[in-house]
Amino acid sequence: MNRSDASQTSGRGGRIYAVLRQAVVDQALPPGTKLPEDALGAEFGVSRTIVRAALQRLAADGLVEMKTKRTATVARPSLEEARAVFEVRRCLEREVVRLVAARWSDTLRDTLAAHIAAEDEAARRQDGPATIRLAAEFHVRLAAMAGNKLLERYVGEVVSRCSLILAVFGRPHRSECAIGEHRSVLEALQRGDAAAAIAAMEAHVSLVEQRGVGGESESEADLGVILSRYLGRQGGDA
Amino acid sequence: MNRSDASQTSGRGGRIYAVLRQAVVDQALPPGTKLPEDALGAEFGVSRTIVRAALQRLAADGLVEMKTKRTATVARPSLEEARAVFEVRRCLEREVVRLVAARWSDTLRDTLAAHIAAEDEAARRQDGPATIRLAAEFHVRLAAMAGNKLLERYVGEVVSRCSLILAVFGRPHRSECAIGEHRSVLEALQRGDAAAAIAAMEAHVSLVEQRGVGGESESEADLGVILSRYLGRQGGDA
DNA sequence: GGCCGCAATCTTGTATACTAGGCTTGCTTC
DNA sequence: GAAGCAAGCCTAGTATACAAGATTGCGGCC
Repeated sequence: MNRSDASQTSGRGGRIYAVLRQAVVDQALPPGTKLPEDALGAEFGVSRTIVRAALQRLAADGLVEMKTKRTATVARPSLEEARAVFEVRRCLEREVVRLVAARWSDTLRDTLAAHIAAEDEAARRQDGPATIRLAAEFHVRLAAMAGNKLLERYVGEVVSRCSLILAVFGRPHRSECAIGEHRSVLEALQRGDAAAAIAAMEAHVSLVEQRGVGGESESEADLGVILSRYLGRQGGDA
Repeated sequence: MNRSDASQTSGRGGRIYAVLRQAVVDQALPPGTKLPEDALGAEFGVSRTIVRAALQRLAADGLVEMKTKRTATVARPSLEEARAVFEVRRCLEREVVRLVAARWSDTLRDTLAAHIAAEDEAARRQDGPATIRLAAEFHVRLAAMAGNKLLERYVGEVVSRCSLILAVFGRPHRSECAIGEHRSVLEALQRGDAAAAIAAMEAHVSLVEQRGVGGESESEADLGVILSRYLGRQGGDA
């Protein structure tokens, strides 16, 4: 229980880490955005020491790029990285479903069903950001149900990185996770059909990947997206 | 290629990280060993700032425990953590073998064969530490062949943690990785039998787990090992 | 008119100083 | 004699100071 709580290293640093991470995942901070230590420190009312630690953790998560003597930026995953992340994600989520299926219970079902209901609700409200956030959370919640802290951490990491990847390659904030696909997983689990649940999850992750990284060839996609992004919004401080 | 190089954050810090990590993996620093920032800084000729960053990275890897206001120590994984790590490891290594099988080539075969030969050689020399290190390296090397940086990083992480786990629960420095099991994987790959290769790897990892965490009940094993270790060596600076 | 080089400025990398909080140890009291 | 408590020492948490390297804009040169 302490390794996963490493998220909070120590009060303030953990807060910055959490805020920044959420901002990146929510695409409030687009890839390439500079993250100067001074500015962030001023923003949060702490010294660079703290900010630095948070940035290092984000860099370890693959959400931020830190090259030596260069201002940290929100990471801009390459297509190769994107594929790698999805590959690992498929592998991990398969395992998650396998484990959850093995310890399935009504409590789990209720929790998951409630979550999917919340997703539905957000979608009906047309609340884009909430929909995205809940969709990502679905996977993390499910991972938590597997009862394996490390697996949970890894899933959290890849899910976050997927958000970033979709920010680079995907259409901005499309309904990346079709809620129906989540429900399919739930239903298969409820039927006690582990194989079907695994298949459903695998299909779902692959669909997310296709929706995000699918149709475009690498370099032009990369360049095109970058340019369109730079045209859309340039500097913008918080 | 930059995320995995995050290992070297910046020259000096990376060095300390690497040295400490290797020391932990080699069981030169037994679990529970205190790692005071001052002392390490003096040892390496850097300030606490650098040491701190290295320790934080090690903590993120699960090799070091850092509770607030408390001296960092080499982690002492619980049995629960141990099981979690092995579970994830099985899952990841399965994927590794699957991917390597798909891109198998004579070059890969030669590299792997050479590595196993080196393992043999070390075993014949009765060089315990080298045997252990090469055994762990086998898995990391194989992971590198999968062509997925993230997967490689995760495998490196779980393999390191396994070393630590064996330090706590296993007999000290037994031949944890039977070289024959490595060879079985290689042979299955060479036959082009992906399923067999996966099965061989899975069996291998499970055997490592059993050899390490298998027979004993948690608390007594824990305590016994700790005591024997403390009797063997107490403080000892490097 | 465009390109190259230089300088000013901004940021990071690292050490260190200071603060606050644990741990130890020795004393006191029951 | 043992248990509880208190004071001092030690160590981590954080801010800050300073040095070195990058970035950028300007001016001179071709």
